[in-house]
Amino acid sequence: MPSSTSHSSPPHPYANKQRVIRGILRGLMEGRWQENDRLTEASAVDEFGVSRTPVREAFLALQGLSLLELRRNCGAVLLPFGPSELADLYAVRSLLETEATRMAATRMPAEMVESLIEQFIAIRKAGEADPDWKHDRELHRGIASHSGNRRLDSEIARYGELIQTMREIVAEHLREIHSTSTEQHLAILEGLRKQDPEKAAAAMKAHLTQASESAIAAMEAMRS
Amino acid sequence: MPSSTSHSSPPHPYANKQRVIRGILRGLMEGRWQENDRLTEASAVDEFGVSRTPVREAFLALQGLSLLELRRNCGAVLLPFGPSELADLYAVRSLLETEATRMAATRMPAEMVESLIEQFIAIRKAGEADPDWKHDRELHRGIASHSGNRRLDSEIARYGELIQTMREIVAEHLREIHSTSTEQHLAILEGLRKQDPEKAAAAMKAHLTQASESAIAAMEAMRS
DNA sequence: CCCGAATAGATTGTATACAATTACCGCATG
DNA sequence: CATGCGGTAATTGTATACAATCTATTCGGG
Repeated sequence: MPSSTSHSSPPHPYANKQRVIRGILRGLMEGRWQENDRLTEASAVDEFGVSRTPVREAFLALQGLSLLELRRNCGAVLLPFGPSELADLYAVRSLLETEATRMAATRMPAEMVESLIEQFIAIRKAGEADPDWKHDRELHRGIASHSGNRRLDSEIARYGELIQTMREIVAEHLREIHSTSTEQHLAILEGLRKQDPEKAAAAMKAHLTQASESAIAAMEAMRS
Repeated sequence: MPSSTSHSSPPHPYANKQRVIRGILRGLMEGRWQENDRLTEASAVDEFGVSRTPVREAFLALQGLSLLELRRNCGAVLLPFGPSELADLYAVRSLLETEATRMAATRMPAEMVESLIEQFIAIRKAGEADPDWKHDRELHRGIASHSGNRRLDSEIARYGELIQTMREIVAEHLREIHSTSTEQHLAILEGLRKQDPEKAAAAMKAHLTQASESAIAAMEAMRS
């Protein structure tokens, strides 16, 4: 098995595009660029050692996430992405997921809620680990997918993927695992079990408020 | 001056990519494809008479909008986009813009509100035309950009661009202009002038509810 | 007749080439 | 000194070529 690169050797689909996306996202999180700094396609080609095609697609993807702004013949303007912008991001995420939770409270199958509760109990008994955020992801994914609004679901998934990538980048810097306190998940699950939209939604909102603070702290730790 | 193509001859930036995006979006709105129909890059190249690069970028952009799903070596799966999905889309838009209105109510400069009110009065006096949705766009844009959350603003802009493109496609089919009843704009503006977040937000929500019904009706008229 | 493996074709991911457009820099001129 | 103008080089939009991967069909065996 040839280990072509350092850590992402298996030839995944979109491997080169993903490398560029993650590299730029990492730079943004590190605060590598100043306001109005520009990054040209050619310089990204040089830096990441790939051709222009994946660079271009990465630029477009990042533009779609409002992380940079493409200007014709001027290069990509890197938008600021510090703690303040992270707070904004989590505020939008909270808006979307809180509403999804409200909608899912009366739509989610009881068996799925029970399954998530069992999973939660197992994790807590094992010593509250969840280093890969597996339970967290399944909870958020399960709620969004049962909101009854596919577009709301896809928007939440969009943010979930971005946040997951950011978590992985943070994990490369901070070797210590900093998973969420899963206790808040239980409050959400109780609201879902009772089919109480407002209780579940409030619990989700509180959960995401703490998640936002945690993420901001992680970014600041990363930047120090 | 060589008129290269039929109707969009001026060499705009991203002209080819935009042509593909609009062509596919039009097809989706017309209900041209069945569930799980697939569209390959090569067939799009043939249909739109452009190379693979703009086709690819259009596909990626549409995937980012959750209008199709890319599968490796399988072609793009066209997702359903009928009245139901349009309602979902407007529900998400309403969620975003209602919150933005709530936030902007205490942040928007009074002079901007006054300016929009004057614009509104001028339009109403002239016979409630606004065929290009200019006032509508400026109102929504002004509110979102003063929400105090740049990411919320950019998400709203994302939906605004999609909806604007859809309006233009509808306009190509239905020659009769069907602009919104601008009366609801006044209720929003009054809420903003009083810096009353809940009133402004409620008015925005009502406005978007009607806009949703109007858009669904337009789509059904287009499909008939 | 049903099922699995091999092969051929199709499809995408990536690399590169070309052309149109534009930003940047220097200079002339009012 | 400000300002408009030209030319050059950089940058992007688009087209095309190549290779890896996957799908589907076909052929052989049970």
